[in-house]
Amino acid sequence: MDPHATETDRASTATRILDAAQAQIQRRGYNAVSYGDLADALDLTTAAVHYHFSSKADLGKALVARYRQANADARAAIQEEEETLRGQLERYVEGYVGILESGGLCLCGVLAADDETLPAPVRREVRGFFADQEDWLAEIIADADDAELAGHDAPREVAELLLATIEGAMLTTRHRGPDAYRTLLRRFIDTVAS
Amino acid sequence: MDPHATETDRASTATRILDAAQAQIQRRGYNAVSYGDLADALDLTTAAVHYHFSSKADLGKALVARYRQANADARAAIQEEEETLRGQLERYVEGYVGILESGGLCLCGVLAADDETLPAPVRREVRGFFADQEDWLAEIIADADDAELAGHDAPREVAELLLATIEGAMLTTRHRGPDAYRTLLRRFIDTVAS
DNA sequence: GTCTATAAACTGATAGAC
DNA sequence: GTCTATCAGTTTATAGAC
Repeated sequence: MDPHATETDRASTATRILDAAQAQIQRRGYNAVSYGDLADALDLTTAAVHYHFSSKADLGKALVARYRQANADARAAIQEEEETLRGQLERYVEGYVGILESGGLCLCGVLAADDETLPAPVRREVRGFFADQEDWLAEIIADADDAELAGHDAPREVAELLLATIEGAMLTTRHRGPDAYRTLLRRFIDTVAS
Repeated sequence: MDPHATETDRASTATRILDAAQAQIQRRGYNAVSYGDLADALDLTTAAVHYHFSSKADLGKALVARYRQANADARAAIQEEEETLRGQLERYVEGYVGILESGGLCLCGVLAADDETLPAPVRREVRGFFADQEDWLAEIIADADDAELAGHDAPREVAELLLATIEGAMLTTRHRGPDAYRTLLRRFIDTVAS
């Protein structure tokens, strides 16, 4: 690898296409982002984008799969490094703030709104993402010390409620900045963990 | 008016266009619904649709304004007919179930996901809708008997949290049917009203 | 109020040269 | 791996007849 290459140069074109697609879809929705938009953003032609992702279904599926994997890695790090349930939940919730700061929403929240227009493989990935979150949240809530739990007997329901709150808060507070989101989620966590 | 006209005949074309646009946008998102789609659904031409709504911004603005008004009427009826905070919240939450049953999301939830692509007048209406909900919810929570409240001192924050939960629960449970939504919201209300 | 006809731009996608 | 060139289909919108 060329040691003089810039950070941007080092990323493969396929990765740069995924980066641009993610940024634009999170801000504008799936159906408002075209091959032309991505080509323009990267100074390529639409044919070059098609070389890397032969169809939009292909691109969408690869995009959500990558998002899911990055998210799984982040969750693993949280579980390893945070000892208390409160610490884990706070870091998990904070993980979405960067998205809001760049003007977008959770990729899968946006795609869920476009659900009926998604190619089937993309829809499957989106549902898989939600299932991932609910499974993991239910697990860390169930595993928490009794002393830390605010009397919750149904980890799965609390997990689903937290995921819904995160996705909904991003939607309803996106025009007010990240602090509005933080305030809502802090209040939620207060009702779950001591 | 022709006394033999059917229910559908009686509705003006403008109203039928708004009905079709609302149904389709709630299922597919703003940018996946075209004049051609609406014309097809109503057996009209795109030119006829343009006669009633000269631009898509026009149509979108009229659509959200009507949605806001219908919602305001529903809230007024709830406030008049339900005596307890719990009764008011349960009926408010239940008001969104019909949307889920027809396969869609809250119109303004969908539009908020497409935020950056919306014509400015439409975006204003969408934010107005969210403000309407938060104002009203904060008011009924603040007005509730102390005996009924589960120790909440910040009506506004609880109102924002409820709205976020509703919008988010619709997004994350849409593929699981209305009962998944109901279960989540029941649990939320239990934490607010006795 | 609805139609036919049309425009100009954009969409996802392909063929073949370099 | 990227380009030029091109396709058929769609999108928002307008002009003018009925």
